[in-house]
Amino acid sequence: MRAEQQGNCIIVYDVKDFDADHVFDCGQCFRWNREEDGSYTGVASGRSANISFVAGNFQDGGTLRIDNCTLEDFRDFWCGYLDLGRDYGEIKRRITENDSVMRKAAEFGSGIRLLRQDPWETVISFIISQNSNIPRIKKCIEKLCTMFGDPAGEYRGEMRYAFPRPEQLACLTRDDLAPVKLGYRDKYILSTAADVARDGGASLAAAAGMNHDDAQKEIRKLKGVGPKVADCILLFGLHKYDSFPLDVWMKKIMNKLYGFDEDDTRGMDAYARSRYGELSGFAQQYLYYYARFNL
DNA sequence: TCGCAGGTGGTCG
DNA sequence: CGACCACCTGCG
Repeated sequence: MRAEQQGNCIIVYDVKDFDADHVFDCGQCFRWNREEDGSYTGVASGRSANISFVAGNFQDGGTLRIDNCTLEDFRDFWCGYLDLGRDYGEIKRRITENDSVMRKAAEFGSGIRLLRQDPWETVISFIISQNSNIPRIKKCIEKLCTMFGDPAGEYRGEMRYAFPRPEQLACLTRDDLAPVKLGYRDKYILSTAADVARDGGASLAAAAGMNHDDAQKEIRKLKGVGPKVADCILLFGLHKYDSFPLDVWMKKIMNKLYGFDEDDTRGMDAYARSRYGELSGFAQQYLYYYARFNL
């Protein structure tokens, strides 16, 4: 992998297993929007950018273009955020071994990568996601950022905003949040923001160092965080790859492809975590993406 | 109009 | 501990 600066953007060569649609539209993130040219524009950790990928040959992968980015930004942040240091080919080899179903799913979503997102942002984002749908979730989050987040500069003619910090939400009232249209989730957001602001994110950081079950138990102390949201936070925000979030789509696809009863989440979780272990999260993403486009 | 959408908290047996 | 069910809001 080789990166070089060209004007206001970074070109990364020889990037393998990357497909912008797979990465930004596989349900893990909510602040990236597809442009007409197939690139994605978004904000992560207060940095706005436009990301596009041009597939090259099979051996060397392709070329990744990150606009509005310096070499320093790339090294300090985007390289890690986009998880470019990980060999997804090896991951796919391991989870598809003797598993024709997984092979099919991994082939379908072959360019998926797990973004290394901010813990706090994933906590709030996935609390908002409960019992809702993606367009609405994205609207809520964007509104939350424009109303309460710090301005993060103008990009492509639009002012961009960082995700609000815990203390920026903890001081609000339900009336303040009303324009965001969070519905009944507003009280969960306020309670969770107060908790995280109080300990400065220490409990989140602590959870990152625990085993899966203890970490889940810790995260679930937050209001509005049940088993599904907790696993999303663990996987997407705390980068605990042995998590296997089970939402309605996963339940459907696990039923269809592996024959589990749709309400047997215990069984599915036990199966996935024993079979895929530290790679459960990757397996989940391939299956989820496959389900979204094949059910 | 009404059910449903990336679930969860509260309540009850 | 497991099985219900109400819940904000927007959309078809």
